Amino acid sequence: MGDLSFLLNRPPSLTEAAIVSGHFKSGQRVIENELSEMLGISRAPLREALRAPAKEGLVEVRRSRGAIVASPTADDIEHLVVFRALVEGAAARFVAFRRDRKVLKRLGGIFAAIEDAHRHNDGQTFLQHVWDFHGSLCAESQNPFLLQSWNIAGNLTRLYMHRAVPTINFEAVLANNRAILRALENESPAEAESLVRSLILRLAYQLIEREIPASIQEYVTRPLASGAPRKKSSARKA
Amino acid sequence: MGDLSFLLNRPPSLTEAAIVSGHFKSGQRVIENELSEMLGISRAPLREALRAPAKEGLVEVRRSRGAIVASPTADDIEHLVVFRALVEGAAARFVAFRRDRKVLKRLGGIFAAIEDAHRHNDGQTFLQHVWDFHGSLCAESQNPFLLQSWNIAGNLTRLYMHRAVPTINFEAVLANNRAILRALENESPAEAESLVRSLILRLAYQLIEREIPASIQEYVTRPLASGAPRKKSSARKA
DNA sequence: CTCATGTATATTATCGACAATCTGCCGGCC
DNA sequence: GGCCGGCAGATTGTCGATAATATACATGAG
Repeated sequence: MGDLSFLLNRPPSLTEAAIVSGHFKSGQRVIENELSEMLGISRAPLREALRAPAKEGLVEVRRSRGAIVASPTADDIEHLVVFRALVEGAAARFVAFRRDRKVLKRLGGIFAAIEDAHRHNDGQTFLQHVWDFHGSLCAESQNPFLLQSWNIAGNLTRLYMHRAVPTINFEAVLANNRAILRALENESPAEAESLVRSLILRLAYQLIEREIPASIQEYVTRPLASGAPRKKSSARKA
Repeated sequence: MGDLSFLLNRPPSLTEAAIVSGHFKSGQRVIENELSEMLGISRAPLREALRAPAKEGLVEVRRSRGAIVASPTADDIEHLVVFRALVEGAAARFVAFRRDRKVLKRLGGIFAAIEDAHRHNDGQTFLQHVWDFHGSLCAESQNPFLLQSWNIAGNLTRLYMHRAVPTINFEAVLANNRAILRALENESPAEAESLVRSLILRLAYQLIEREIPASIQEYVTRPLASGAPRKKSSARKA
């Protein structure tokens, strides 16, 4: 295996970066002895460093059998993106409500970078900046728990995407993100939340090649407090 | 220090239970040597076990200075309960949508236990069952990420509550939880979500003795996709 | 041929000892 | 008296070695 010295950046996370960045692939075994020798450190600190990704679900550890990099199923991804849509949608709502010029400027800058990458037809950087845009959205919500949750969910999602590189409609992603930015600038919290949710969910369900189930559809589009408890089974079409 | 053998229940979490249950108080120092000797285990496994609560923010570790049990500020709690209301609200929505008789029965059983504790004036068990009720709600959502997030947020909240034992209006809590259960039985996802959010937030802001800010008020009461987006909706099929 | 059983091997789990580092204190110096 | 540097103690960080345990394979009985 190649150069792994970048793993020594302790502060963010040791092996997480390697897993998320694709250096370790789904299903691959992670043997403590091998890794520790590669990195030139003892097993003790390595083990502790492995606990973080293990807790996030990035690797699964089994006694005396070695850890393996997780292989999220489509079901996992479904749970994951619902969660991510919830978190990121709320973040968008708070950002829109804050009406902070500086924040909008920062986000606008990232969006400009997205557009730029799109003009240059650079899919790699495009996705990179899109990711950054959504991460920044959560960071600007100023709620550390939203950001933390987003990071965990995002890491697992990226792990899945490394296996099945999806066919992404770049134009649609660009348009959707522009719409989100507009909603933030328009100071429309509800609209921003709604847009973020639908963008994430539509894209994700397309990725796993499933139809959006009724429960999720309802969760994306229905108002929060509708006050109309519909008992009839109209929503049970699947 | 007293009996700590219950800490040896590894599966759920080692020291977390001790912190959450109040055996370790906020600000208290946790010295690896002391704890490991108490438990009769070596420092290595203890250190690894400590990483979990550290990652969740229950303890703060400082190099060569020892770990201390976290002391969440009122600001922390504010971020925390907003997050928890979001997560638990979504869980309630999904449970309501599922229309599963068995699930409702289970939740109804827990609520009966709440009522029973209330009749016997047993505040301790009352709160215990209330907690269980809300945790079960998240578990029944069948989304592991909702449950995990709820646990993390809940642990930190309980840590705070151990310091400032609040004056809780038991009748109000009982009535609110009954309303939530009714909404679930009525198969009103939106209403269930709304009730859960407002219950959590109202109680929490009362606990930290603050007014609910406008951003949160909006987030609790406003519909998700207010029918009046200022600009035409640019969301389209991807 | 199939299945149970025992054995070798790979890998994690734990331990005790040592190194690195932070804190607080004490004494000397200005 | 106040400030600076060094010294001692406490505590975490790291290491190499050993114990525990699960897997895979070979072996033999039915």
